[in-house]
Amino acid sequence: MFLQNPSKQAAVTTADKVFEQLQHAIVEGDMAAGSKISEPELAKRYEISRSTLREALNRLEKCHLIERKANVGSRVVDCTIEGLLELYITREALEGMACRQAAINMTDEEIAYMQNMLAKHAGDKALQDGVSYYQEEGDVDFHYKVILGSHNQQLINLICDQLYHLVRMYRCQFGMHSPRATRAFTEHSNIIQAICDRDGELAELLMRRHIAASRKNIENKIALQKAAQKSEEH
Amino acid sequence: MFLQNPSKQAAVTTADKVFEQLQHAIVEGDMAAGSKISEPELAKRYEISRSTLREALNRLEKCHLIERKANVGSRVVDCTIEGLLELYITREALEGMACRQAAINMTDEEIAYMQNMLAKHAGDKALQDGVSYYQEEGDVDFHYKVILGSHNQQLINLICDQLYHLVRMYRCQFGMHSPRATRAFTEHSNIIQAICDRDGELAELLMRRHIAASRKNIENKIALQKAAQKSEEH
DNA sequence: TAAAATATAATTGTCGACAATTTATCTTGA
DNA sequence: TCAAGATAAATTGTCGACAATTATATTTTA
Repeated sequence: MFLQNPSKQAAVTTADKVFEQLQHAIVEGDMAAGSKISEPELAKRYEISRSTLREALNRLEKCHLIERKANVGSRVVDCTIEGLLELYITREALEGMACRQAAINMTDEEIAYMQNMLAKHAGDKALQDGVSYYQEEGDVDFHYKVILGSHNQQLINLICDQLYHLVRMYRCQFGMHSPRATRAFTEHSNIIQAICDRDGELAELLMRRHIAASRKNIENKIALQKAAQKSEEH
Repeated sequence: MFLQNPSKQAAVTTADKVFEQLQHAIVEGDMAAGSKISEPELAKRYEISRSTLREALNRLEKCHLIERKANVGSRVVDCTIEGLLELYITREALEGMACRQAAINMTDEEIAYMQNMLAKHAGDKALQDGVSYYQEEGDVDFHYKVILGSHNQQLINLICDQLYHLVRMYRCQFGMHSPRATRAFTEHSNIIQAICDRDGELAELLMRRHIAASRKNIENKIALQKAAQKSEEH
């Protein structure tokens, strides 16, 4: 199959499995953002030793889902507006470049595969209904595959193996399924077209605008919220 | 003092200290790139238990200096041309954006500090002699401080705490102190000027060109090498 | 009463040993 | 002689216990 992540290998060790479980728990908010992590408690809950738990915690730290301080302990990272905006800025830089590289390095087969995927999404009932499926699963999937298309292992590692868990966490915790679905679909189509035309410069530009649009969408919401708050005070 | 990395805290635990020692050993090539790491052997050499060694190894993995495979072990990452070029691409994306953010977020004091730093470098005897000091220490320092100037913790973490160890490794192993010193100084000056003018777009453009120039420099060298090799075969 | 100092409890860091898996060596058979 | 399989050695993963540090509760003192 095309555009699979080669660096992602099946979880064989128990530390791996616990890592995946904890990852889901954090992303979906079952472990509250910002909350303290008790090693003895978690180890008991998952019925493993503290050593293997710490191994799992190290992996969580690698993808920025927890933070550790020496002799003090770990906390689940917290979800702040500032953090979300910083994440968007970072994505704009990395995914923009990944998209440019994809226009250079993707094979014709991979491009055809992407076009097929989009066509399937276009016919998807969920999209026509404006339901959240496309926005949630499909969007992540689209971005994920473009990044893999860069054929740049460094970029793939940084984004797919590290940042994207945080991205999903913010999506879950902030309940982001805005009504940008159909618009996002159009933007995705244009991006693939630029890649198909092997126009790296345009591909990067479109991807950056696409991500920046989401960021500005959030910024506007925040601004409105603040304005409403202020008028309430008076 | 201005533009210090807040996330970098002193090494308190022994795992921290061993991590720093191993980091230096890898960056400077005392531990050969691509070589296998024997946990029992290293633990004995540093006179620590395997547990704390593994803690140190986890940190090395976080900054991409070693790679681990389950049930097999760790290897020092190897330095390949492809890896170096991928690193440049990634830096172009991240540092370009960091530079744009720096133009937005740096304080006037921080900008003045950078200008002072450059002025000091300008008067530096080493630079006038075209010696490597500026290229090695000064260049890393300049880029480092611009990134800190972005005031974006996500970018700072990714670049300063992760990528830059790899950057230094490649510099050491490939012995990179090309005669771009005076030219690099001019480019740095222009970047600071754009930041001073609060021109984020130009700042990003200049930083990307600055990094791309280094990459193309390498690519040219490689091309020449390959050509020479080919003519030798005939 | 409030603040500082002390004592206690809990948590994290480190250690050595055992289990599971992989790698190397040796044996066997065609 | 070479390949395949079995055996032995070495390496990594996991465990429970102890040491060092931090957080909490208690006592003391102004």
